[in-house]
Amino acid sequence: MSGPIRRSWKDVRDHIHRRVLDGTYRPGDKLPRDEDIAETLGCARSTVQRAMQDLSDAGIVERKRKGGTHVRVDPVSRATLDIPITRREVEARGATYSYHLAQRRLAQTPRSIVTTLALSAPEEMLHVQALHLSDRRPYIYEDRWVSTRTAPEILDVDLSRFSANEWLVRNKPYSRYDLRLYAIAAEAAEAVQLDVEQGAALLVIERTTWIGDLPITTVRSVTTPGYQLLAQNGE
Amino acid sequence: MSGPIRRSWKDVRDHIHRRVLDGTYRPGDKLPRDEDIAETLGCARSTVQRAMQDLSDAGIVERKRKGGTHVRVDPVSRATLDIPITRREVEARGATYSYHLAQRRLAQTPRSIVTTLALSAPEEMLHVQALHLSDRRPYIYEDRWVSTRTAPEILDVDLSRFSANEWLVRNKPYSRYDLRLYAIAAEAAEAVQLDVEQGAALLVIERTTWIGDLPITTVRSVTTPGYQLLAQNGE
DNA sequence: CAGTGGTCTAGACCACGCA
DNA sequence: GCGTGGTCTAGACCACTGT
Repeated sequence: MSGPIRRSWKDVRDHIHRRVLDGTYRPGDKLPRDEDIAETLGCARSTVQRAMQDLSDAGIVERKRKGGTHVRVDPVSRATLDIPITRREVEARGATYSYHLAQRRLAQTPRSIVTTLALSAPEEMLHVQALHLSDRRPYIYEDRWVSTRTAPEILDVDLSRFSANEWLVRNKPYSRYDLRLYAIAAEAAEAVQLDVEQGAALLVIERTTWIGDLPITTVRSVTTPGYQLLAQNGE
Repeated sequence: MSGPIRRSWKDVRDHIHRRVLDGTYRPGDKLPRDEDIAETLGCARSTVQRAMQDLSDAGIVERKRKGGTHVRVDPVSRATLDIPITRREVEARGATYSYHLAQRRLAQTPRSIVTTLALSAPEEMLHVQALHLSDRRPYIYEDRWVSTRTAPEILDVDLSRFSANEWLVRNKPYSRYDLRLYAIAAEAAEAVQLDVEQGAALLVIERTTWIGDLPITTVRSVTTPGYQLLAQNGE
């Protein structure tokens, strides 16, 4: 009669997913309780739980205690982006990586940074500007502010040799981050640093990290023309 | 003596994570077997398994059967991007969404699309160009190819009223996708469609989906100046 | 072949959040 | 309060993969 008994959590996941896609469950609909699904499919509740966890992570359903499981009203396409350390990224392509520190000084955070970091008032932080190069050609220009309250050790790091990012990634865990991607036309200063024409279209990656409520760092990375961010998923 | 006994999988995860961050376990190091960690921390193996799953998803460690668990050599920053349906995105901001179909015709795929979709040879597909508007102003211009072999039903959809994306997201599940983000300077055609100056810096989102080995669609969405993609995570 | 992670089960208790 | 998802446990077996 019915197909083979669903056993693995991936089977269960696919089974439910198919029902969502074929309209058995429509956006906003409530799904049966995990326990009922488990009984229907002949598996343990924890297997259904594992499947649901995946569907929830993938943005297919939303789960709430007491509220039950609902098909998400807004289907979203969820993509996972890996943002590697620039040095690794360059080296992985077989190119030679180099790095040039353009500026390093303590300064009051301008208003834009106060907003980005959700500070209550301007404060003194370490302002770093640096250029990453691939085969001696400009690759990414980064403009960074590091909180000397949250990460005072950064003051002892030799930033003329190692990028702040590399030190931070290895030594400062963060509990929350914020990523922002957009395009800009190169302004005079950026054009000079990256050796591109003024007005060139450049991809910008802005990244801010916090540990708890304490800001760690915010960085605006301006990439060179042709730079692409890739994400792949599935199968 | 020692701190409170680690109980929840998040505690276990944070415990291991801290050891990676403080250098107890260095990049490339092998971690103890799940069972040993479980015994050390006084919890069940499945709790360690759950914690490890999270660390693995986050790109902190790599796990292999028989090979054990190792700290990843390349720390990566992993971000999850949600790409909503454009209509929802516009409406969520309280703006009025509208949509204009600029072109819809069957055509042979050009070489670039053959490459993107990993086809063995050019074939006839549905080529759609459309403009999404927010409060009657251009918002995103999309150039899309849809496989009529994989999704023949698309030919019966009234694309002058609904965007192909919306129909596809709701009706064509995909098993694999590919995402590409970059910046371009607006060329003449795009500048006219989006009502921006030629050469303006625009963020492009390219997305391709497959079901198994069959290509479903590939779309190049050119956004208007100021458009940002956001990702947040943590806490 | 053997070691390690991956999954399943059955049952228990917890915690959130709606009524 | 009480229903539902979230987590934990102890044990069993499976499935990769390195040796």
